[in-house]
Amino acid sequence: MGEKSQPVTMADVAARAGVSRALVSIVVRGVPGASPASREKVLRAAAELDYHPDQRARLLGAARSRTLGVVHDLRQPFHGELVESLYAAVERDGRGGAGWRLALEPTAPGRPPATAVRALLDHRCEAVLLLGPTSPAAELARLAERLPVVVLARAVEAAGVDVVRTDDEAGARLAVEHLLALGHRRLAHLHGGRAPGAAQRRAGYRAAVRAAGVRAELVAGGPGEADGQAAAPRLLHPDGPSAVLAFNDACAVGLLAAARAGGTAVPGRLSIVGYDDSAVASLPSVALTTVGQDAAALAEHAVARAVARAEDPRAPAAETVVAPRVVQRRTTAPPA
Amino acid sequence: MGEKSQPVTMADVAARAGVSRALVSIVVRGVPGASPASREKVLRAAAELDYHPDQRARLLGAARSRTLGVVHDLRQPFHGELVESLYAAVERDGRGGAGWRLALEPTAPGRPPATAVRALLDHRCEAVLLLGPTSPAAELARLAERLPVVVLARAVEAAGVDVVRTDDEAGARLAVEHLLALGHRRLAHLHGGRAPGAAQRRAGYRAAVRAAGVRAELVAGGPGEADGQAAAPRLLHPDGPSAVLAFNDACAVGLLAAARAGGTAVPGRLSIVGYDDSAVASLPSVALTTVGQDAAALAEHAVARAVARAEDPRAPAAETVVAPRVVQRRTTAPPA
DNA sequence: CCACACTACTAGAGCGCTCTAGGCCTAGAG
DNA sequence: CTCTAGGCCTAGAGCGCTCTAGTAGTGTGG
Repeated sequence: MGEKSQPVTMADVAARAGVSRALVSIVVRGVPGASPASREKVLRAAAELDYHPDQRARLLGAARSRTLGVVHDLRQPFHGELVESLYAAVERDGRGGAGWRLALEPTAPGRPPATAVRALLDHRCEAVLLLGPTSPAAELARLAERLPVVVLARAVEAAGVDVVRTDDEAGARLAVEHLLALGHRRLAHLHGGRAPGAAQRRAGYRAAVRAAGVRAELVAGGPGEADGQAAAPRLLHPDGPSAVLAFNDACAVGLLAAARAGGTAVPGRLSIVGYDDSAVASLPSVALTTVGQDAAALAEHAVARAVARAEDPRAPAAETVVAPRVVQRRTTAPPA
Repeated sequence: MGEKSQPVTMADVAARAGVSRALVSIVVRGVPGASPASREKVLRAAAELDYHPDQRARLLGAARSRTLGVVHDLRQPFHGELVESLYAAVERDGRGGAGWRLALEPTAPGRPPATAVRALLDHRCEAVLLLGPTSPAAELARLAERLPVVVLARAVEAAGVDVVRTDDEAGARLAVEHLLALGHRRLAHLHGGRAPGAAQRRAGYRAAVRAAGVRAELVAGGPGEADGQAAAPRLLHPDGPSAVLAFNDACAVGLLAAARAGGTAVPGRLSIVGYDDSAVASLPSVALTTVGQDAAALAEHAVARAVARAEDPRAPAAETVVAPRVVQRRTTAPPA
């Protein structure tokens, strides 16, 4: 119903304030070169006209876009958290001229990463952040020849690609230490086999139990609920462990369901620790103690790396490792 | 490491193909006005130079941006699904000149909807799609005076605002019909009190059970797991219903956990239907039969409405109601 | 043979900004 | 009094496209 009026441009503001367009530009960008008096005059005119600079023109006119492209997966809740933290990081960020913006491009079944990246390149962003990309390392390396690439939350080795990820080895170690602190002395790790990250988690677990000199076993699991369920018989016998570190939350939930169905009290008789702090873990009926990634720290580092490399194209790629933390809920307690 | 070369522009392609820039524009846009011969010549030159039009310039130069802004909540898995379907809808869309694009702007704690909408306006998109907005109706109406606004997945009454939502009354009715078809004759609805949508779901339930003439009760629940858990005593007695429709999935899961903990077989002794088809419902250890929204249909209608109103600003706002569907999993079965 | 229509193409003016180069003015130094 | 320095401001040339107007060239019918 309302009248959709012509959008007001910089020229309108300049006319109203009685100055040149260039001066309006100086004022709205907040750069030095205008007297306080005319600055105030321009800002008032802008406010009165409800002027808002056209991003398209701003981006085109400026030599640099100061835009970071983000490729994320809509189906992964953790990506949501990361994106959220990326916005926080980019808005807080003050170093090096400030004013970076984010451009989001999701992937999904039917929308491959290549499409998302293409869209970002077409918007001429200066660097891309890929969240848990599934693309082969060679493809990432190829992309990294065109612009700075930062991979988040996946351990890849690709030439020229920055990686910011969580230290899975430390995560497993922290989980073991949490269980030891509770008094557990008979531990087991329901490991993830060949799933991504599984090797590091196993290594962390092994190192931690060895250091503590406690009884510990390793049981084959996997990344799904079914894997946890299937492993139940090997863990739930009278002589079994008093605490289990599962490969991930799904696997832990499978084990948890089997344990409860079989009458094993959790955490009374068995403590269970998941990994990932996914949405399931925080459900009231699950309340799984788990190892969570520090989304804020990952985002902070990723933005810092992307900006640094965009500012200086000759800066070398680097790997940044962030420590995870144990999120204690209600599946761990001192042994009976 | 790699040489970040100057991006290639339309002029480069024109020079290589030996034609004018205007002709290159005609060819890359795919509009009529070029002979097959020069079309091919231009496309080859473009391919050889790996030319990709600069979106910023394209958007600035064109009279219309043909961009739909999307405001979504990163924490809501269903929004992810919707966005996914929006991409599918917009890419498939052929009517009216085609070629619409999406611009995503997420909301999150720390990033209010106003910020997201502002960003979209600054990009000069032609309409905005708001997913489950929490803003007051008056604010939506105000925004609708500036450009077409389509609200998805929330029932609001605001002047000039298009609404595309799921028919909650039909959803409850479908759930009851599913239970009746299984042979249940003693039903209950664990309703949502004053939660959004609860009234419609109650109405649908009432209408369906009345039409069938079966025994049915109404028990107060709520939107959380705790509400489902708390209602368990009133539902799990020997003379209780053989099937329950819960207000939503969380409520259903609470009841489910209480039932299983108390030794009530689900679905053997009691069938449970949730509502929303949220992520919990599809967990293997839950496998909740539930009423799901048709994200694809919602997205399709939303895009159609947004495009229609952007093409014709005088078109009146409308409300579109989409039928939900029952997603059968493993918490419903014929009564014992 | 000329008007006419139609197709294939080009010139060039925007789109709304940014940003460099330069003008004007007032001071302070020499 | 001249010279330079610096603060404030403006003109105007891009940025890389789109799109209108207009110029050939090619048939077609009268």
